[in-house]
Amino acid sequence: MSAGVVRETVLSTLREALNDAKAKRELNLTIDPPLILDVPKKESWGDLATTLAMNLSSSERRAPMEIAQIIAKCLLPAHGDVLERADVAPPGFINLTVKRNLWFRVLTEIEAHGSEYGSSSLGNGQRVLLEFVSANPTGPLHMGHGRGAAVGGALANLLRRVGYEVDTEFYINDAGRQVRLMAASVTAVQNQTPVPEDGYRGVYIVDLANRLRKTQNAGLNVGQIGKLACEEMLKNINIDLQAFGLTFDRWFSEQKELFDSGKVEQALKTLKDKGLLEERDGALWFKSSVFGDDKDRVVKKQDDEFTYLASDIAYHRDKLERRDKRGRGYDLLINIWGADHHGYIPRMEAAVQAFGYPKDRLHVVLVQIVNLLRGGQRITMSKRAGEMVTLKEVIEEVGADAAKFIFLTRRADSQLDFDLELARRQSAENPVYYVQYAHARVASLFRVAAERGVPIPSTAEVDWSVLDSPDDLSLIKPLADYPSMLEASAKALEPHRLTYYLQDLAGRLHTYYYKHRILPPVLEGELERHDTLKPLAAEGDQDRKREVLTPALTAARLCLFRGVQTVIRNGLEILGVSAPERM
RNA sequence: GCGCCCGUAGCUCAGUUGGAUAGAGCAUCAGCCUUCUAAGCUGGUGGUCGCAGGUUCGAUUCCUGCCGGGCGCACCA
Repeated sequence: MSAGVVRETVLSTLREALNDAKAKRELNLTIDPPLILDVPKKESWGDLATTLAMNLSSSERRAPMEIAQIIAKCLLPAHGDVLERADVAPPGFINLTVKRNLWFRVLTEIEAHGSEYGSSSLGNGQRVLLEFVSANPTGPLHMGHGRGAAVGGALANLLRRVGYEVDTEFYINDAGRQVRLMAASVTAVQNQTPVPEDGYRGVYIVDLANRLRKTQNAGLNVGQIGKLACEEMLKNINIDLQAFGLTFDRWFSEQKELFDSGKVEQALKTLKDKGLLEERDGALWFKSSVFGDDKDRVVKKQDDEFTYLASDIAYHRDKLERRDKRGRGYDLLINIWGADHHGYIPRMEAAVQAFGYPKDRLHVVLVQIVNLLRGGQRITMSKRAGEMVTLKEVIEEVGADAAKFIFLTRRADSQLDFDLELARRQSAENPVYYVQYAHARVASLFRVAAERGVPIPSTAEVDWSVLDSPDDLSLIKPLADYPSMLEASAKALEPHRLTYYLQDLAGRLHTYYYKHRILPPVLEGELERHDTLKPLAAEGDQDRKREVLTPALTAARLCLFRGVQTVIRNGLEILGVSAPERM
């Protein structure tokens, strides 16, 4: 049931209808067409739609409308328990209206699977290494890292949910120039000498210098000081990440696991053996242009130092190479990078291919910059002067939930305006609370139900026939769509789709809640008063038939709300956002 | 100059891999608390999907060329 009960059921019905049509020789069906069910743009057209007939028209050499008629004809009679109607609309759509009873099975499904609802086997247990944040240990995490962290965390949860085996990893860039620079900066502060021109500044360096005070005059060399400084910075980074609700499965040290282990040398040797390494102008070049990169890239400089690319080549090889070759054997690599690194992708893909893997074993998700605002005013940041708004400060001001959710309100690849004042505001303008409030509202409803002694039913004892309004279906349909939405979102590596989905679902719940009463009133006559007091401008019919709230209706609506609550909770969990019981 | 990303309502952005009469939030205007939580709901206004071609039954989506914005083009990371 990876795409959800309704879709799976309709799909198999559709499949049978096609077989039927083929058996009766009404269609040739020389090829297996992919069966895709869309949600029609207009609700009145039906519940699900397929463009199958239009896609078949060229291979069948017939008009789409004719094919649609044939399929619709085969679809209906034999499967009256699944479909209510199968309509054909020009230029060849087949609109399907599902039997009402089928929808309610979604609620049974949700009840049965609970926090697992939405899971699927799309990933087939493939092992994924998701590498993200990977901030240089030379400074605190800032907003950009926060966005990467939010996207990465959500992506990890999302991929796990649809059947991938995911390991998350923080790559520690602890070898090379910038670490030496940090050591020099720290030492300079300690000795009250000027910080090097391109060194690091800011309060955190002073702070770091003080914490490392005991190392002063201890006769340590630059490398040792750098190592200690890195460790300190990583400690802080880890604390910030934990405050953000994120833990990594592994922290991978460039120095230790790539250089000290000799894997950089080995990787380069392999490239050399394959003739993909070349000495030119006193430097060593990786012939990445063989695999479509613009030009070749230096891996070892004239001064005998390795470039960043050298260790990155070794790193990606280590992730991909099977265990019997001393690698880790991941099926799929996903890296989350700042968008300003996009020019780096072709050479990384070249590296992957150089070791004999197809380039689609590596996916790079680019995350655009975050513009920090306060009340609509841009907050300017200068990295040079060390004036950065840190992730830590933002979490302290707006909370991890709001920060994460807002980071995920746009696709990763587009720039994001993050308004601190808006993020802190606890109102409708803040989408986090909008969604969380829907969850809390249902929780509250169940609390009140318990207090009043209203029985909490399970789906097995509910008479669904009382849920006979369009409003019921407008709440159930998105629940049925949840699994396929997750799959699509995972396939595209786009967790923001889930954010949009949740906002829509929460909105539907709020609407329903205002339109319909769930629990019986405490006082005699309260319900009548309630109804007369609420003009329904939307419907425009003041003489709308007053609902009679029977115990059966209460039971059914409670189950419906329980289903919505479960899906909101499951979705928020993937985003890494809490689902509060009360607000 | 070359490469990548983007251009959709006043603003910020979605748009289910090419489908039907293009959506949401904010802003704005007009309403709704004697309620199971107003952190909420209802309605209105608002569009040449940057422009011009092309591909086909059909294009916001794919291709080409312009215009406009962002980023990258290191023996930096």
